[in-house]
Amino acid sequence: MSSFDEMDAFDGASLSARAMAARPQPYLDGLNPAQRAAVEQMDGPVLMLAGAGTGKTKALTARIVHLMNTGRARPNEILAVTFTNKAAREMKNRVGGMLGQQIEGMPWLGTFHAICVKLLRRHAELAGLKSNFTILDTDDQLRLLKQLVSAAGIDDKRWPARMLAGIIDDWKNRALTPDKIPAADGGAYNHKGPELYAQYQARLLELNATDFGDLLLHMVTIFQTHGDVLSQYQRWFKYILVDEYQDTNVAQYLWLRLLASGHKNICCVGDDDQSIYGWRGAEVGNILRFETDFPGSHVVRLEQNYRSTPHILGAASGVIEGNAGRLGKTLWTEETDGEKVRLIGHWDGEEEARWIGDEIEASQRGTRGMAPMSLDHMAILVRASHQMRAFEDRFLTIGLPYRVIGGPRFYERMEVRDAMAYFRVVTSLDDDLAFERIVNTPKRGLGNVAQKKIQQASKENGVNFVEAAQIALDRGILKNRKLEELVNGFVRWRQMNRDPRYNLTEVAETILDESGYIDSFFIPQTDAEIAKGVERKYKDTEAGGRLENLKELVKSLSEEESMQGFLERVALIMDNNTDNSEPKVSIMTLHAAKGLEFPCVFLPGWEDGLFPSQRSMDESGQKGLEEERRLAYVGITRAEELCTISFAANRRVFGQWQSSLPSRFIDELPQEHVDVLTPPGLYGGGFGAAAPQAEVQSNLHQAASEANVYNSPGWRRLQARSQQRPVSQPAESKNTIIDMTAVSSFTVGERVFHQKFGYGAVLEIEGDKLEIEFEKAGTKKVVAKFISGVDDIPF
DNA sequence: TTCTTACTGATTTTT
DNA sequence: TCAGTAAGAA
Repeated sequence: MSSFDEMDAFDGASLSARAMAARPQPYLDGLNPAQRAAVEQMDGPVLMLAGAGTGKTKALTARIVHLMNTGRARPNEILAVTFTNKAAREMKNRVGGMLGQQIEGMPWLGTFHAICVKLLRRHAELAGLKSNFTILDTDDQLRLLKQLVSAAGIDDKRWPARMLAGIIDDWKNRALTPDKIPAADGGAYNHKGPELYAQYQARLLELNATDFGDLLLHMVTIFQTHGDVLSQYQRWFKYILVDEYQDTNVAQYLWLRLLASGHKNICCVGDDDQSIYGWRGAEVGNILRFETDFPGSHVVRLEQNYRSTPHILGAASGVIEGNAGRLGKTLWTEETDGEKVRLIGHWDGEEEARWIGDEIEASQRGTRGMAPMSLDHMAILVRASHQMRAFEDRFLTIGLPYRVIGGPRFYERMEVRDAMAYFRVVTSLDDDLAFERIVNTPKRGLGNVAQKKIQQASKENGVNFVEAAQIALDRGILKNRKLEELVNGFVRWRQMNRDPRYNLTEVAETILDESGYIDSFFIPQTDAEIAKGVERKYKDTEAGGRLENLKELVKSLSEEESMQGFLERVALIMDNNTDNSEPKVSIMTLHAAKGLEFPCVFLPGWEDGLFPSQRSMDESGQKGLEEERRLAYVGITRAEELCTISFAANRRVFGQWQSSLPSRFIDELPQEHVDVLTPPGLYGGGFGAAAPQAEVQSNLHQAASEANVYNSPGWRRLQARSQQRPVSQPAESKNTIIDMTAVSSFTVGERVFHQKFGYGAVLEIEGDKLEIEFEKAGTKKVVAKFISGVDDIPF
């Protein structure tokens, strides 16, 4: 395409552009000079280097509005990509808000994956697919790979399928199709990796299916091999915007570069210092190379921070300066006040959790002249999810409401996936993977042997598994009443699904009920019990929650147009709805915290080996360490007002006591921004001269006296800096007070249920605290508030 | 086929 | 420690 075409196209729009330019531009008013520059530099490549808390979403949305408002592009000619649905949604809302009216929407604002699905459905045949292809979840993917691995006669024990899945994923992230695997990777997975990858891809095409990686990979391949298709989109997308550019992998990078290579109007927003997904294929190099990749680009730095106090910024900057090869930014703020970052060492992990719990309760009440702070404004950010446990245990016992962010997502839960597999077969009988998943769920007495027979019948007759099962039953190859019922069920449910007299909720309820899936969560009853109307009992502690999730799933169907549309949408949306019923402290990993902010942040577990993670350093060396350091930077910059870093000298790791040294990142915190707090147990306020440290610690704990943190150079450095200021120690923590006035509604011996620990019997009652012997979790003391009698568990 | 018991091995996870 | 799996028993 010649540049004249471009000119013509632009000339055609210029009249309206001039008219549009006269429109008011209130969205520019609230921008600082840097943000404004990023918005107004519309032509050519722009790299917006946006430090933490510098208002990049604001600038990004203003840019979109500006493009439309000046008539440069219509909403459907702007391609705006994000990584998460959440970010996409927020951007959509903010653009709508800025425009003041709801325009026809932006069809091409979404995640990489959502946009690729849309494109791939249009051009599926170019990838050997039909446009109604299904998107496999990770379970399906793994099941498929396991079949291939065992067919290849590989010992799944030495070479787990999970590992192969990881390798293939990695190749896809690097935009490598099976024919392009470099020789250096040939040895992967016992030299069978490339071959199995090819088989896997072939099998996916047979199934008319893709996995997540394919969505991008197929589109990159199509763009590379079909110039006509590519140029069509190059012309259509007049402007491209990319959020979190530092997190793009090779495939995404290629995809973007192909689309932008025509007009080169691409604006990438990101922060090299916040690149924390290298292990998932993200290439910091993409953002570092931007100016070389896109010659003539404008680089705009957003450095004014609107989030944190100067001390917090100073501490974060001090740490990140340890990294080499940064693009370099200096965050600053107009704020002048604020507390220093607090640093405290603890004896062990439990003490750390106890101390943080106490601090949270104190802040909630309001201490040291500070106003009371809502629990919603506090967060604990950990390196690895197993660290959450100590906090959950502690908060459960003191009755502090918390929420865990991240963790297993709603649509990844076993029961939700099972239910969806039923729905998938109902929508498409050809979905063999879905059928395979639920054919013996609930148990129908169909083991390996029976399933092999169905597969064989399928192959011989060239039909899907459902039909194959029917054939096998007809010919007496298989004898199984329950399988008959299932096959007949699918016929019935499909009719029901097509019948306009039924709504989706009814269809879904019928499927889950008639398939026996719901029943499988209850203990089977005898006829006599049913006759007497005895209430059904849950099979295990999880059953209640699982049924609750299914109810939620069915409910969400009521807003859907069709079952197919629902499945389509859900495959790409893996959101977790967090409940906001009451204020709660948030607990999450540092990774999950990216993009969030809280007035008060706790960063526990800053010990070498844990953070920075030993494994990360072993596997990726200097690169790994730098990514860990960026993680530290992300953590600190989440805090608005108060940031508390802590570490423990001893920690139970896999059941063994282990001592460790304070994180090397602690030494990188600039002294002038840090207050070193003295742990209450060690030098307790008012004890006078502290006892010799070695003695104190051996009194506290004997187990780990050999490797003594308190004699370590790291600790001594800390002491030298310490101002020995007494810790704000809450006068009393809740757990020591027993409210004897509270009349317990429970009786000793009563069977009760607890969200986390499951079923148990009350041993003792002390006011509002109960000592309970749990069937699975042992004996624990828990606040009565978290306990319910077995009969009033909500279904 | 399915339930039980012994063993192993263990970050981070936007879609 | 504990969850998730793999081989044995009913």
